[in-house]
Amino acid sequence: MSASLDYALRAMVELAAATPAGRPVKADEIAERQAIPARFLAQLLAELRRAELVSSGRGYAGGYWLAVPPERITVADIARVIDGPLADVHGMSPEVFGPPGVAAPTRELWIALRVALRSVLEKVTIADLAAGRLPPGVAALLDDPDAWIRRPDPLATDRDG
Amino acid sequence: MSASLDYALRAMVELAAATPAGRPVKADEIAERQAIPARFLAQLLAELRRAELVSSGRGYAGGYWLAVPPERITVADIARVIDGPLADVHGMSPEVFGPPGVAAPTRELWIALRVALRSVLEKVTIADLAAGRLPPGVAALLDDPDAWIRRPDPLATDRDG
DNA sequence: TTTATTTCCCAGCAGTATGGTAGGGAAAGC
DNA sequence: GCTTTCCCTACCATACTGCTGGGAAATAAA
Repeated sequence: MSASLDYALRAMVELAAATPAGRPVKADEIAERQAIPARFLAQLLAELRRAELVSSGRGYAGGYWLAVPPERITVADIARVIDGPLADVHGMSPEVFGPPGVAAPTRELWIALRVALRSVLEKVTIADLAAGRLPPGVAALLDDPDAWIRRPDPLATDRDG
Repeated sequence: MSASLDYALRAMVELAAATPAGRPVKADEIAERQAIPARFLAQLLAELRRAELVSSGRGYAGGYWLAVPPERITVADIARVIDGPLADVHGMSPEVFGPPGVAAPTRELWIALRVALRSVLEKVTIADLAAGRLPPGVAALLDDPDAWIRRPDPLATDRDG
């Protein structure tokens, strides 16, 4: 996932964790606490505001706050605002895309992949993250110790030396 | 997912579906049947060859064929060769990345997301796709009719008119 | 009413990735 | 020797990524 999405997500968690709830939090405050470039974060927050996930006020007591209760904002909502659709192929959604001939079943593959993505991103809310937990169905994915080890790179091509 | 991955995957399915099994298939033949730009496909096939997923031979009866039985090549293998690691954040794998402060639990989120991706991409083989089926666990994801409908775009920003 | 603070908006910008094209070899077979 | 086919490197246009800068507008304290 993109760096922008990571930044935006962490900023939203900061807003959800602010006390008292709904208090305006300054962009610079988030930027410092999360080690995010300040001006860049402001752009991301502006996108989130246009998508009506956060509200903002200027001036002395200004800042950003959640426009919606954190239990109702999922990671997928943020991802769609920042990165666009979850699982596009050739810039179209997978059910529109029709691969020719013998490769036709790859279409079902992309649909299934989108379901898998949704099963995580649409289940986890900002409130979950701010509370330091994941919903049971998602947390169960972490029980397998294999989840925590990365796969070896298949073969060092030109990509990474 | 990227256009390159889609092209490479479809090319691999063509190779797996070639009869008799193991017959060399010319790049131009694949390109025409799958409507892929020919010279671009050749580059992708070269990457797959360097990763030792396919073999090649030149000359009159030349072409490409699978270097490994199709049951042992998963979509994840191809994705890692063409697009690099499945779920990097800030160019590092999610278990290495440590978000600060209250956003620390986002790390577990990315790990869970990687598990979800693997649960599809590492389970589906080229042989499955060439046979026009998906393994049971993945095919089950398609039973929900919700899988086939796309989510509305959250709000039309500058991104897509 | 001035002034400090803070968001808002837009423009630009270097670096890199993406998707694709082109040219000139080099090996295998006829 | 000639065709066919893969091999390699470079190139190109566009777009995206991550980030910086210059204001202008709103809010509230002084």
